[in-house]
Amino acid sequence: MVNNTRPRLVLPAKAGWSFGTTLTPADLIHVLLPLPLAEPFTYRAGSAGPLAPGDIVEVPIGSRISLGVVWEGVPAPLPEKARLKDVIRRCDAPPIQPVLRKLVDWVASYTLNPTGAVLKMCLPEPRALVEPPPLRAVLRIGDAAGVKMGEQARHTEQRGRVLEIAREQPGMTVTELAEVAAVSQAVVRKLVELGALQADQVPAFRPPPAPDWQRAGRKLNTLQAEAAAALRSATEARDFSVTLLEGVTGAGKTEVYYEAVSAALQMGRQVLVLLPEIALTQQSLDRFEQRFGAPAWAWHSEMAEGRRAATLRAISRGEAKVVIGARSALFLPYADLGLVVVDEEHDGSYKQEEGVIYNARDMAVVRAKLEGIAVVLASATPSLESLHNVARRRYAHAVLPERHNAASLPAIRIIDMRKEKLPSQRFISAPLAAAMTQTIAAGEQGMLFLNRRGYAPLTLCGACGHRLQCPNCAAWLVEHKRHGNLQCHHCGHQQRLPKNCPACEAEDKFKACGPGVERLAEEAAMLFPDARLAVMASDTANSPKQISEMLERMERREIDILVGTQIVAKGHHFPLLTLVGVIDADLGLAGGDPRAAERTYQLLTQVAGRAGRAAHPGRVLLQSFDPSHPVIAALSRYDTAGFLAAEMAERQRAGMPPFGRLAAVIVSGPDQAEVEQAARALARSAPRGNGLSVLGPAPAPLHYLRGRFRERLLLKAEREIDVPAALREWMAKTKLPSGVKRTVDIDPYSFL
DNA sequence: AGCACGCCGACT
DNA sequence: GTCGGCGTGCTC
Repeated sequence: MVNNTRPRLVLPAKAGWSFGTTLTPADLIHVLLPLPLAEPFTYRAGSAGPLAPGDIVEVPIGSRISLGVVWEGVPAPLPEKARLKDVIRRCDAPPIQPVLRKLVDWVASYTLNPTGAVLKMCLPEPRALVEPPPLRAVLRIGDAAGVKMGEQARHTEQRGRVLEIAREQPGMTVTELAEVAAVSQAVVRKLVELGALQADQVPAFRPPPAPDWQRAGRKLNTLQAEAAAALRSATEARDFSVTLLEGVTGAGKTEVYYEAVSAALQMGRQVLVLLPEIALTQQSLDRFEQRFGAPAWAWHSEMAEGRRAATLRAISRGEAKVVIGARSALFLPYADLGLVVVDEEHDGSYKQEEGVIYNARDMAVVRAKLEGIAVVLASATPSLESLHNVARRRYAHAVLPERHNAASLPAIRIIDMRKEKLPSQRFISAPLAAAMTQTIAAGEQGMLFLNRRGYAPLTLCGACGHRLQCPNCAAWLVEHKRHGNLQCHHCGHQQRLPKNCPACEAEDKFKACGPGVERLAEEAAMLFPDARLAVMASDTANSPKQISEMLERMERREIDILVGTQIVAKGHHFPLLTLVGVIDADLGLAGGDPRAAERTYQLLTQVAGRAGRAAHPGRVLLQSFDPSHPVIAALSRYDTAGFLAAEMAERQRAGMPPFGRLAAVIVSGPDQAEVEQAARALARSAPRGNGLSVLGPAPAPLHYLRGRFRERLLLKAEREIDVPAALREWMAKTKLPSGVKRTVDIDPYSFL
């Protein structure tokens, strides 16, 4: 026998193997596990029964124990060798409701992912739903204080201070009390041990008071009130509906959809507000609290574990009335969801690009449909998909054409960079520099926008021209002076700037090429020596807290010029910001992505919207190397209608979304030849005709990523086609060699 | 996803 | 001779 010294988890004897037991169908239940498994597994209810679909249970799987959810349906017949095991127990948590179970099945089928992988998104902290909420110990003066102190322990200055503070401010934790009293935690712990302090277990999170739906919001103008009434009645209808709420920056979209939130709260139901980036949550939470007099619950991936668990519990028990969160909040087990708002619905960040690939905006509509509730899609620059759905009368449309407070739209001026004679490696044109100087002199604030992190996107050797590349990806390394290194923005690889060129050994000959925000800030510091500068990018500020700190500094006028990437483009309101300079407005237009024009138009409109609100008129200077490009030309005239019409016509001509459907299949693996061969084999078995065509294979735009070569095929289908079904049929035809993986991206947003 | 099993290189 | 590297495949 093998002498295996490794520790093994031994299951309790009665977790049970079944040998020849007679079972009736009623004893067998199907449990979906949060693992990448396509089908539920079959277990015996055992002593855990009776069990019903939706119940959360604990089951043995392999040598481990996992949570699972009792699922309906008859799964594939058990494999011969499968050994039935017993459910361990039913958990004391609200069952996963039928609507969410249907959503899980639907999303799995639509995205061609294993059902269990989708379930995993509903139970992000498996234990959170099941275990009692976290407690913490808070201290008060204990019974043994006073007399016994003299007998058992000496009275010291530190102890005296701790006791005094504990008497005046009971309810602090050990850590807090030690900090306030400026003593080590050991002092406090010893006092607890002596009985001078008494520890009480209290819930770590007190549930905040419920938002007050009756509180009056800001006074709405006629159009806003009209839109608000429409959203309110859509919410009260208790039926599925989608409303596209469109309005330029500052038109009051938030105040308007708050009326729908108020309606849902009045009905006693829960509300989910989705935001594209966690960066925006803090602002949104503050604003919500101002409006409703109580905080909403935040949900995003950066939350600490304890808070997450408490939030999940509150959501599943219906105690969290309003959740403001990133896309992952969509799959949570709400007890009684009554309304979903998708803010900035056009934003590409709603697309989850890893694991289960889905668009949270689209899945929000699916969930609303299954729930039979209203969904509001809000944007200043709606996606072509949503506008098309309005045109086809599938979505209602509420438009807020005016700027709140009658602040006029900023004037947009294009600077033709082909005519600007800038010295090498300088990026701020003379007109922009002049405008900035003027703005600062007037006591106002400016912004420089460049959608590129770091110092320089390319570093090359001045002697031989060698370009510093990521070892794992077909991408250049980006210098980050702030971190003192070079980074790959695709795989996270980091290294120091080498002393010698890896190709020609030349020493210290590296040259930075092109601008990033860090370099732009350096140039701005030179041009505007008296201005106070700040840089904001996802690597300088990525937690909601850091972001809101930066925004507060801006509001307090501690910053004259904010240099930033797209993180500064979204949703923030700066009353004194009157000049926005866009460096390299054409940046997103290269590369043949069919959505490039739409994305750039949306982003630049958002950026332009930062300039001039409240009483101060703003202006926007767009530096472009291609001023005649339709996107740039339309922006300069605020000709959104014209741009959209042209873009729609082009999409229709090409059969692209929203007129046709797309799915990308990425074949990847460490062996290039094997990957290419597998991709060609996949192409040979591709469906053609009947409204379907397949393009490719071609090297994916990043043909080498994280050590894997990537080939891409694109399935194009007419609108009526069931694309997931076609994909499933296609994928089933070809077996891939081991070492080669395929990933399906349905409705791809970015082609990288 | 974990985790065991399995088959090949450097060491107490 | 064993320890342990991570490729492959299974879990009701």
